[in-house]
Amino acid sequence: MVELPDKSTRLIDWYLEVLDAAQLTDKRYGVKGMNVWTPYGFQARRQLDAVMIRAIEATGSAPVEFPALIPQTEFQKEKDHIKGFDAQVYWVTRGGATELDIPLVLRPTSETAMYPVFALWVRSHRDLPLNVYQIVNTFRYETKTTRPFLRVREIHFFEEHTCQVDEATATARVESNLAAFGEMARAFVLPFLAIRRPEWDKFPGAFYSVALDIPVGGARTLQIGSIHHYRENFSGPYGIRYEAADGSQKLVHQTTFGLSERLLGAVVAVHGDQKGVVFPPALAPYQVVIVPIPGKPGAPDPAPAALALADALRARGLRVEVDRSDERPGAKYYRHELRGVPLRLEIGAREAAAGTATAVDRLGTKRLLGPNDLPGAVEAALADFGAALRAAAEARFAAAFSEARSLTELRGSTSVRVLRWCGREACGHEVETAIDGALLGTAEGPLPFKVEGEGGCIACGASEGTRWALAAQPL
RNA sequence: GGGACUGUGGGGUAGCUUGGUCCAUCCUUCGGGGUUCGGGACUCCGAGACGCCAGUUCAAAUCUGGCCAGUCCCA
Repeated sequence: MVELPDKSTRLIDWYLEVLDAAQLTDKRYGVKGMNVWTPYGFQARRQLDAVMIRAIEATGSAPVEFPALIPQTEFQKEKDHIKGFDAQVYWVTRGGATELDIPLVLRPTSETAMYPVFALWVRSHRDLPLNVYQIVNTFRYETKTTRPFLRVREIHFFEEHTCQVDEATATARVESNLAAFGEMARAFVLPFLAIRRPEWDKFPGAFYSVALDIPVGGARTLQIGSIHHYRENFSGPYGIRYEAADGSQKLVHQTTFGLSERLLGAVVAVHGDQKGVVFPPALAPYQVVIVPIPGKPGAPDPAPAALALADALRARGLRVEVDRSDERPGAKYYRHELRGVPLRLEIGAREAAAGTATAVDRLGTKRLLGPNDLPGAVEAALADFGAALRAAAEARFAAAFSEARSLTELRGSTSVRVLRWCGREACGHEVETAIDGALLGTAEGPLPFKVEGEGGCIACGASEGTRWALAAQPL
């Protein structure tokens, strides 16, 4: 019997317990920030990867895989980059008993692994654009408290790296990545905001960084991904240049796009409730669970009908489990709800005889399906669940923001704040002190709600060049 | 990076102050049997732990030190 902590008041406790109870991860491995992918968690991750792969490949990106170890000499070529990661890289300094002449870095991200090779691959404008991605594990020596999926030391990392002919094309790639992420977020049912980070918070080595943030209750936000424009910051040091059509030699402009299993944590945190995880259909390890209900001794066995329906649904491409374990139906309901299964079908003697199924989705909507085109009705019920989940998520998203017009208003914020900012760092830090959090940056797209007028900077009052910005307490 | 706290079966806990009553308590879980099965069943039998390494002592879950792991606060 599982009693989860109250999600609204104890989000982190709730999160840790629900991951454990739903068996999405096993955090008893014994190395800080490194957890075990359980069978159920791995299946969820596989769906996550599938969504990412489909969306990014649709934009003309090709999968590659680079080695995990990077020579110190390559790692150090871009100054800001190494400064940014210096404190959190793992070093490999010995092979057996032999000290290595050139120590190796266990990749915290793969710019410095890929770019020396990109310099070999890119020679002509005809080689461009170069759009490649990989999904690999990367390593960062986190000193803060680690949490499964949200902050780990071994990261399941999606990273796209591209080379473009010029700055404008690279900017267009950033836009294309944003659109691709929009596709992914639709599948995860995660309403998000694209926010251009302030100068002091951009990726080490980037020209600018666009973060993908979601609200997660109160003033808290979670960054679930990022897209960076590097301009020539890396292509210079790594010598990635090409011969243009006019015969001149030019440096490429680069972009990257990074995501991780943090998305899985975000899905759990955003959709989960007091009963446990709620998976959107695209991510659920199994989308439908069929529970046959035996009935009195001597009654007809509903198992054959359940198995036949499972086959019919699988033929339509659905992921289906039939739970024939030796438990009472109620116990099964609780367990599958805890694990976030979108749709449960109950088949007892009545349904088996009538060719129907009683369907209950994870939001509690109950109805009788069939007997006409039962598999089709199941698909429809699953689609309805997805729509209801989206409506609920979008309503919470819309309610997560509020405007702030003065620094004092920021104190004790209970929602993510939207405010006018002049762009100066000093003013930004005043905002951060007031909200006891971070100035996330300026919105890339439309704001999450309608705003009135365009007053001066919240900190200094200047009206010149102010823009809408967001402030929050990042998790 | 600096500080504080914590570590008992798979999970959660009692015991620790004042060493012996502890081959360690209770709930849950797990294995086997029986009766059950439309929202967390009952019953019988069984399994499973003092983070690691040293030290103090006649005697250590309990005291001391180091290490490992975890949590929280500060930079």
